[in-house]
Amino acid sequence: MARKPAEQTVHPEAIIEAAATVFRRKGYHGATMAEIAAAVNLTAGSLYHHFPSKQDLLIAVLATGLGRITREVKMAVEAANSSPAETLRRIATIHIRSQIDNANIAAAVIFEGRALLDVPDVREQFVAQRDALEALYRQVIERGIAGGEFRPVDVGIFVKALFGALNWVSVWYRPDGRLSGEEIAREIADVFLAALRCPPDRASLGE
Amino acid sequence: MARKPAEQTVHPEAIIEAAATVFRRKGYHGATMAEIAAAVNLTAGSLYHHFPSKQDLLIAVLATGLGRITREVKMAVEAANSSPAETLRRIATIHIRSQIDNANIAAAVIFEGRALLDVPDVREQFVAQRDALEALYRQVIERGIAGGEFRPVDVGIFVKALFGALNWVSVWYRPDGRLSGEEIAREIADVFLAALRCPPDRASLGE
DNA sequence: CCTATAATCAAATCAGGATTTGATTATTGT
DNA sequence: ACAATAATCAAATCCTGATTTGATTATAGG
Repeated sequence: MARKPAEQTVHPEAIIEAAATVFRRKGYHGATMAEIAAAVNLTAGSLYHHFPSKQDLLIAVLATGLGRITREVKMAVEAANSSPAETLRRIATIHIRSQIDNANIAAAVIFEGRALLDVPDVREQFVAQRDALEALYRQVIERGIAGGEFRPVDVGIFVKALFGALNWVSVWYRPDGRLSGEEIAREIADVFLAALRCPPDRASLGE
Repeated sequence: MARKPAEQTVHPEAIIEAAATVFRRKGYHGATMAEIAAAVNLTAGSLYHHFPSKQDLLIAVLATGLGRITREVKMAVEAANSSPAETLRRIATIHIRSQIDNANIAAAVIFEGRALLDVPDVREQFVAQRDALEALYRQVIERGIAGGEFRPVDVGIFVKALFGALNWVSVWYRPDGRLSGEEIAREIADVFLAALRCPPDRASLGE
């Protein structure tokens, strides 16, 4: 009962996915190496042949998640020979699809990033990449405002609100839910695009 | 060096706040009783005179947070002799103010709720209260749609998006930030109210 | 076939941390 | 002032879980 035949060797990606799954359910500190290992049919000790530590496992999960979505969004923004509105709708859809297709890893990015707050090195890296993603959105909004297609909103706040709504999807989405990922993406995109086209209803501020 | 004079006895609220602070920084599993205790000048063992276990401490934190915000929002909804738009703006503002004034507890509600997923009893309670809060929002939106004041959105998705944006505030808000809580609340409320008044920009769905 | 390397496992290490225990001191009501 | 009660602390328990260690077996290259 030693090494499995080549067919069954575990790929790093499988371990990362397994780790993300356990992290999501238990949180970083609550997750055990044994549990992660079991998810890929290994023992705890064997994991150390693939990753040097639990912390590195988390780092890999976060890097994978942020890298994936940033790459996809970036591509869409740069390929954009389309209007800001179309671009925004497209990247929001990509964002949500990514959240849904990689729900475990996405949730880890959102919830477990802070577990690295004490490792300055890694934190910088993480925060930088997160900001880079945010900057992509910011850029699209600003382009739209400059071109007069969007009303002038507070870009900082707007993007935070948008991120909140998008990221939250990975928290509540269920594959067997009422709506498909595409439908969800459309509804949410509708909300934010409408907000960018219409003047605020300051009347509701009260008498 | 035994009991402190009455002046200095710790109130449960102080412990709850301290626990929330540590939970926020380290996560439930990452937090130690010693650390929480130290935050109120106690030793780990002494905490057990106030709360029977770490888990009960978390339960108290969550109950406090959810209870507070639900109470406030509920009051605003029921007192509403005002339009749905005004009501929505008001409760969103209350929600954000609550997130900001109780950032530690609010963050715990958002991030640590899942640590109780395995205690069925408590989970039901928690989920029920969370749903109750969501229902309040839902109710206001539905009223607005019925009255023709809002366009017909998918209420389920809309509320999730709104919650995502509102809850996210406790993640990124910094007291020394560029905008005040009121300004943030107004901007975010503007976004969602605009979305409820304006038809979606389906043109941006592409050619 | 033989050797180096990669992957595994079971079992040991070792530390940290929740919870208990037993003793001690304030406070309060009488 | 006395007894009961509340709050504390320091030190002991005890378990869990990350990481190490040593041995074992498969695979790949020569």
